[in-house]
Amino acid sequence: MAKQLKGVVKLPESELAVMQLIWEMHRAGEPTANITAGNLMERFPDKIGHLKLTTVLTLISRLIGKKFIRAEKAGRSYCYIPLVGEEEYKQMAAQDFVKTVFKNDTRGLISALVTGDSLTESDIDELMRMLENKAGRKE
Amino acid sequence: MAKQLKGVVKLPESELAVMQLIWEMHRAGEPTANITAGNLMERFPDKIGHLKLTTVLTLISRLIGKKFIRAEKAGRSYCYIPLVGEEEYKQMAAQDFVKTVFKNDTRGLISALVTGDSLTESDIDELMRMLENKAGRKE
DNA sequence: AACATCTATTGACAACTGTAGAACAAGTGA
DNA sequence: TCACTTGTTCTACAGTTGTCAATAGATGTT
Repeated sequence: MAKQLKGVVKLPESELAVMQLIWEMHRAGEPTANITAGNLMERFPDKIGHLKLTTVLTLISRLIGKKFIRAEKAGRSYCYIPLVGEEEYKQMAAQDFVKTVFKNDTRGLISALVTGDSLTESDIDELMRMLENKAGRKE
Repeated sequence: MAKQLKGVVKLPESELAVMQLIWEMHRAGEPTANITAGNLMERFPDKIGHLKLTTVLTLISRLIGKKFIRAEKAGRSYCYIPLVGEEEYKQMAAQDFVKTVFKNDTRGLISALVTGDSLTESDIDELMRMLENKAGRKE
């Protein structure tokens, strides 16, 4: 049986890595035309500098195939425009993760995250405010 | 370049599904000897009932290869014993997820989870207690 | 012993991932 | 115009994952 002809959800790590850079340049308000494969590599050597340009282009073409971005001719080359938003994706991915790994035990996951350290005082404050808010809105 | 010679981290979904059932039977205090492929299928038809026995056995053998479980001769067949704990795994997976998808923005992830609903009043209470505790222990 | 049952091991195969060489297309400076 | 540079597409290939069929091993049954 075929694996999944579904509406595409999770991106494999390497594609996600590239996608994140595209989102990042967009967020940074870069002129759309600047978002080319070469620029991505130049801008984020620490993230994808270890890959060959053709590799990055392969990943990009797979992202296009999955409808995560589209290419637009821009002068001598193409620039890439996100079709799926970063927040939207993260939200989906989080739901998927909590479902498959934590069997929908959202609380368990949050608890694991909190336990696993890495939260600052102000993160904690912020989260408590968020929870209070949520609790309030509920009843 | 090889993908990962690391200390084994993420399991693919199908293997994880089986692993979760093994953990579950253990947690339920089943006699170890009962944890056989056939029993797993019988016990959790909704989870892996759609797979053929050989498929489940393939997944099991991959889990053995990855050192997530070990097989022990038990009468006519084998039973499988977890070598990696469920909590331990979930903790790792959560760390990995927050890192790759949320670029270590733990707060962002928690916030996405909280926003994405599915938390009950008591979950919220519990989490707030947890955070308070965490905050307290910090200073 | 021979058979019916389970269980387990092997081999397979297609789709998906990670990574890249080769070849091609389109400007660019000489 | 022509070689050169840069960006793109094609092809490739090994390793992973999802699923099994075929086959072999072990046990209980007749």
